[in-house]
Amino acid sequence: MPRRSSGRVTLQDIADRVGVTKITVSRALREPHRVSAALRLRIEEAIDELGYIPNHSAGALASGRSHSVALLIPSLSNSVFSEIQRGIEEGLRAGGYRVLIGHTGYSMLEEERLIDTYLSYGVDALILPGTRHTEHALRLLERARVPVVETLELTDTPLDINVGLDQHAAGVAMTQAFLDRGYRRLGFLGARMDYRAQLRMAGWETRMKQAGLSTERCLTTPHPSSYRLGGEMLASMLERWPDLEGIFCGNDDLAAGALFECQRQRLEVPERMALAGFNGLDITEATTPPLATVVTPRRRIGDLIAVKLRERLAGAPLSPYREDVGFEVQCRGSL
Amino acid sequence: MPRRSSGRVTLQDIADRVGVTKITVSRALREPHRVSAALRLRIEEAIDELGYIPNHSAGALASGRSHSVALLIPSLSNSVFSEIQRGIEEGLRAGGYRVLIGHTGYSMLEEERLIDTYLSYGVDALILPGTRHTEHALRLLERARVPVVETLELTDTPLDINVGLDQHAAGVAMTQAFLDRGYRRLGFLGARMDYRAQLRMAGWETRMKQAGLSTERCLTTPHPSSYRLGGEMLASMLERWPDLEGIFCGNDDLAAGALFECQRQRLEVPERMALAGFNGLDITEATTPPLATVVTPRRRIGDLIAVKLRERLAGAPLSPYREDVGFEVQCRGSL
DNA sequence: TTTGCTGAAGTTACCGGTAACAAGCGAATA
DNA sequence: TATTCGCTTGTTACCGGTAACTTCAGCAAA
Repeated sequence: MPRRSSGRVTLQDIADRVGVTKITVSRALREPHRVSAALRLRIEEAIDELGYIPNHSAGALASGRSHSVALLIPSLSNSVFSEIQRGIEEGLRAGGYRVLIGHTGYSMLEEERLIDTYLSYGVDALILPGTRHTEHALRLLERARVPVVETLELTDTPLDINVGLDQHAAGVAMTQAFLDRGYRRLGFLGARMDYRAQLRMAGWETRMKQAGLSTERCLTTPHPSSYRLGGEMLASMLERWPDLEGIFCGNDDLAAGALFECQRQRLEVPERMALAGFNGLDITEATTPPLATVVTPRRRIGDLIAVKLRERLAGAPLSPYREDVGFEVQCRGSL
Repeated sequence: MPRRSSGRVTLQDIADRVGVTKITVSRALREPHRVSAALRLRIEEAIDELGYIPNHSAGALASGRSHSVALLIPSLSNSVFSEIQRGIEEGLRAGGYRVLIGHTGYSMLEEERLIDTYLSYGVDALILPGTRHTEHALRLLERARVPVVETLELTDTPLDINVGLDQHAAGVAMTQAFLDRGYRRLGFLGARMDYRAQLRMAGWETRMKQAGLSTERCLTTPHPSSYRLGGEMLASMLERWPDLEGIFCGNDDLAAGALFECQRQRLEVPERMALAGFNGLDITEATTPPLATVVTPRRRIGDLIAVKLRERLAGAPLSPYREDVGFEVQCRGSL
């Protein structure tokens, strides 16, 4: 009776049962073709019978590879990330990798903590939202010598792999759509105001100034975005600037909330008030009228990340890679 | 030069630097009070200087504890789960545990796979959505001898800890609210139709039959729920049963989609069509009119799970525990 | 002075796998 | 017939920590 064994079934138990050594059982699991068919069968039977579950920690420790990848996302309640996540997960699962999800709550400090945690889990790669990280996080990443993906935004100086879109340009493009339709007294509504939201707003400002229009009709809050907030903020703006003709909302939640508030106040959309959101969530197609928005190719981002990461994990050289997946302005009924 | 070392900084490196053995460094990290203050300080300096990151696999292997808990959720895009998740995460983090998230896509088979995976990761506990599991999953859980939480639903035969609410009773209660307001020709709209959705629908049927009313006005689909689907399904129902007075939707997404469709068709809500959803998501308060719904105490579920789990992990005996967190019918403007 | 105790650090063995190399053996080749 | 090759299985050492027990110094009590 060993002193400290956990009582669980181990490779050795299987090996004893079959009458081989544990390395052979290990092979039967990882490289089946290297074990004779008959033996493999007996091993599989024993595994089934005894209910063996591999100890991932032991395997990771011995091999130095964990076959898992960490995906950090800013928010679990924001469905923007779920499609990206799906693409990544499906793409990586096919390569035998598991995806571990962590959520940063839009905090760089929490991101840093998670990077630390997941590096100690020995993940084979890290996928991070955004391109800005704390000093300490950068040091951790550098030392870890592990593939890193930065996504959602674009940067000229990617750490490694960068797949995203130009948030500023998207802000400009949506503003352009307003201008094309003759709207002039435009406002901007933003919540949370993480770096990407700031870029979108900057895009709006840029285009407005370029057109010689005022950018004073602008309201932002550090609070998380929500439908309710969109409504409340629209109401505040209308009180302060009753002459508003249209509002570009930093994301779809706010835009939908704003639409609901317009309905409450019986303001015709888009005749009395034009609205647009950002991201192209499901809800923008469903409302009455449907909401104008900037559709981001989130599924494609996820797929691309998976492909690139698998290349890197399979041994492709570590040369920085940057891909702009673009965006699409869709005007729909609210603009 | 060792043959296979990973090149990363290890406890031994720190120990060498400070001039002690690695067990002392290990203690300085896990049980600081057992190491003299002066030495502790030097160790901390060395850790900082060399950039040591503990190897979680090695620790888990040696100690048999991973300090992590797996949380399986059916869907990442459904914000129903994000509040539960938040409660669990905050509650467990305080106890030094990390939460690993897996998503089942409402599939019992995928749940089984994830249970297997996370057991091989050596999680100290598992949190599962629902109370129904595959045979194989049950065997895995039994053998693992690890605390298990089943949530969202209630069961008379919990595996271990069960925190949830009576979905059938909630369906009955919402139906009752329709009846109280004089609606009689009621329909039910359901998507995905996982087990909990079925229970809610059964609640509707039960109450309707009890009142001697027809349950034929019922439309369900196995597809995932979405706003768009809610609108489409409402349109189908209206075509087939133009005399409909109200619809109980199996969840808030469908209800919101149905509301948008009513707006499109210029049907007054609730005068011409009463609507209700389920869960009490943010959006139900924001729409015009706000949507009636059954509010489920999701944050409380998460908090409770964390509390109970920490007790169990701290050594509380394994006696089955069951807690009904209840629900609240809120009628709001759409009913 | 001796004994016992306490706190701090060390020794040893072990967790459960995998890498790298070695060995055995029958079939194919020279 | 001897050599080589390929396939299968085994041996050994090691991954990076932690549990449990041991040692040792310093000090209080006897």
